[in-house]
Order: sequence, then C-alpha cells, then structure tokens
Amino acid sequence: MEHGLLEKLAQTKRRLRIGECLYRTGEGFFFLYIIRSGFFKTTLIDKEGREQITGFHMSGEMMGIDGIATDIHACSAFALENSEVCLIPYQQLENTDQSSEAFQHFLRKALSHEITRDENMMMLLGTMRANERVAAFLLYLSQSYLARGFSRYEFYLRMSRAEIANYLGLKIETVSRILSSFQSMGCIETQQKHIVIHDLEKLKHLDSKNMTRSHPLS
Amino acid sequence: MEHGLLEKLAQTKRRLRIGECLYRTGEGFFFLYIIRSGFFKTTLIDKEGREQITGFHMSGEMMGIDGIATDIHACSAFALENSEVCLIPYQQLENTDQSSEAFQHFLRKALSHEITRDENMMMLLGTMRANERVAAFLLYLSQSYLARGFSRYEFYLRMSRAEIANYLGLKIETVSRILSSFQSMGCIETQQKHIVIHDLEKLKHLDSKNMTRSHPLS
DNA sequence: CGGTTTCTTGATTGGGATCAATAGGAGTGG
DNA sequence: CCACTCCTATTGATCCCAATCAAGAAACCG
Repeated sequence: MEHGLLEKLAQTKRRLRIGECLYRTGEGFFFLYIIRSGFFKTTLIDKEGREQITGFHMSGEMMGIDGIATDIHACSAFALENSEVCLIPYQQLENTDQSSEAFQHFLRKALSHEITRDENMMMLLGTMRANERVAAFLLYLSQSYLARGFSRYEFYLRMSRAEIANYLGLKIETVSRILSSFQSMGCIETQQKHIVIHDLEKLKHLDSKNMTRSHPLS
Repeated sequence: MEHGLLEKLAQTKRRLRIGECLYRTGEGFFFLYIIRSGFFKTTLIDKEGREQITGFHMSGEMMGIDGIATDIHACSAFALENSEVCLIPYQQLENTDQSSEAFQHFLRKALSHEITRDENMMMLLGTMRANERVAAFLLYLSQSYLARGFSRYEFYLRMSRAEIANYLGLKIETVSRILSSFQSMGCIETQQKHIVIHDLEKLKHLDSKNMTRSHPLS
C-alpha cells in the first residue's frame, strides 16, 4: 500500500498524550495522519454542543480525510491513549509528481473505505437493537485486534462506557447492563476495561439472529 | 467543477424508469454516474435481505463512488422517478492524462463530501429523536430543492413513507404520526406526497431543540 | 486516605414499535 | 362513469425496549 511514497513524505511524527487533540473541527486541513501507535476517537459536535463519536481508530489507519472536501476539518480527533502519528503534508501530495498514479489510487481507496465504514455504521444505527449493537461493537474490536496481530479473545477497551454508548447511539447504563447480561450468559467476561470473549459464536448470533435484526460493523 | 473533462468523458447517457436499478450491490464497478434529472435512492442489503437506505440523490449529484474501494459496488441504486444519468467510464478517468490534477481533486472532493454526508447521518441516527429526524429530513429536502432553483416551501416527496422511515431508522407509522403532528402544529401541510412548509423556523427549532426531554414539569 | 469520576444495578417512565383496523388514492376493467 | 382491487397512508390501542431517575460500588488519583 504505497509505502514508498508515504514514507518519503511522512517524515514528521507527532506524539500525543491521552486526551490530547490531534485536530479540531473548523481548523484548517493541512495533514493526513497515519496512526503509528495508539488509539483515537473522531467526533462531531452539533450546534447544541452534543457530541457524536463517528469512529474509533487504531494503528495503521489514516485520519484526517474528512478535511479534503472543504480544506477545513469536519470532525475532531482525540487520543484515547498515548499515541504517535505520522504527518503527511497534503499539499505536497497534491503536487508530487509520483503521486499522480499509485498514490491517487491509494487515497481513493482510503476514502471509499471510509464511506463503507460509515455506511455500515448507518446500518447499525438504523436497524439494530441495543444488544446487537454492543455485540457488533465487540466483534469489531475483536476483528481489529486480530488484524493487528493481537488476541481476538482478550483485549483492553481504550474508551469509556460513555464513549461506547455515544458511538452506538445508546446510554451508558444500557451499555453497562448489556455487558453484564453478556457476562451472565457466559459470552464474555468483563473487569472494567479488560474484556475476555469466551463465546465468539454466541456473540455473532446475537449480532445477526437475535430479534430478527442484524448487521455487523465494519 | 471540472465540466470540461467530465463532459468529454460523459458522452453516454442512460434513462431509467421509475423503479429501475442503476447498479446493484456486488456488481462490478465500471462507471461513475452524474444525475442529469430524476431522483434516486441508494441501499444496502444485509444477509437477511433487509434493506437500509443510505441516501437519496437528486440532479447534479454523483453516484457510484462506493465502488472505488473494491471495484465492486457496495450498494444498489434505484430510480424513484423516471431519470437520466451520465455515465463516466472510471477506467478512462484513471488513465486520462488530464485527469492527473484537476479531476483527481474533484473526485477527492466528491468522496470527502460523501463522508461528511454519512457522518451527518450518523449524528442524526445516533443522537436525534423521531420528531427531530423527520424535521431534519424535511429541512434537508427543502434545502436541496432550494439549491436547485425550486421552492423551498413546497415540493413533492419522491419516496414513500416506508422509504422515509427506513432512511431515518424509524417505522412507517411513526413517520406518519409525526407528519400529522407537524400538520396540527401548523408547521406543514401534507397531502400524500405533496408537502407545503408553513413554518420553516419552527421546523428548525424542532430539529435542534429536543422539546420533550428538557421539560421537567409544567 | 478522602474526594472524584466511572461503572454497575435497581425502579420507573416513556417514546417508538408493534398490532390492528380504517381510509384514501391509483389503477383496472366493466 | 362506477365498482372493484391493490397498495399506501393514517389513526388508535397496547406493549416493550431503552431512557431516565436514583443509589451504591468500584476504581482512580491527588
């Protein structure tokens, strides 16, 4: 995936502490970011100040593409743990000769991937029940960790219950209750942010069978 | 917005009758489409065959970009009225010399715009109540018609109640009830698919203020 | 430690889904 | 034109899932 060009441009790095903001809604768009390590959330804020988390992002993912449309960042990005990102100057990309082919293609893929991701989220928010959403969320995390070489059965949540709830369009008490119910079903075990998945299949069935509604996340 | 190159490539047109499918999930991705006239919906289908409408699209909008990521269309597009689209062969775009600069830029804008659109939808589905969703939907249509030179106060819905409900993550009865309540409030007037907006401001307040929650007592 | 935040659990409410029945077009054929 | 059917939309009654309200418990942190 185009590591040659990216490496050349991505010479600047930035470290962020937990809670720090990488970019903010309304700021000018100058960089694309590739997450080297750590964990982020991206959020939208509406006029009344209500926050909506639009995504969680981990190492290898690109962030910032929301700024391309208007040259202004449409959402904000916050580090949920100490993190490191590579900065890719966007203007240089547009001007670079070598960018014309392979990178353009890569960028388009990234954008389109983002669209797919968002549309899956719309499906989740539009059609799934609370327990299906939480199950889909756990499966999404499991899948993400697996893809990065970590255990798919055991991991630490980087986000709070409130952030999970917000992301899934639920309330914090509902998320907590559902996690407890999954635990009493023997699907999972939770100790605060530490999650162990005992029965991945049961979770998948919740996600796709329970109460005649479904669809996975990403 | 790049009319020169687009015009050159977009020499083929296609007419669709109401209900016809422009492209379908799983089909190969060969064209981008620009809506010349008419009205479309794009949908996702999950494994159980249930549909989620991911967007409505009218003249001037581009469709098909969901296929770029995988070269397979991620969603399906259906005409909600007799329509006409221009076909832009995607491969030719990628190969065209002139495409390297301006069009790449244009395409990126389109993709990023799509992301913004989807994220707004996530906000709607994640944080808004039923009446706010319906209000936001009417305002969106009003705005779209205004932008195309039509009245922002009076228009015909191209989609059924069921399609509105699906799009907004609601049930058809709820949409119907809320439209009725808007009518009895004097905000709007509905006669089947014919909509007249009498009080745009009140709708905007519905959209941004949650009326039912912030009332502890009367 | 004590103060603060986050998480869990219980009790109750309420918004929207569901179930059910009716009304209103739109289209067809007589 | 009306009579008929089909389909969509409206309206009413009831139910249920998740929100809200409330109170502890556990973790976090100076």
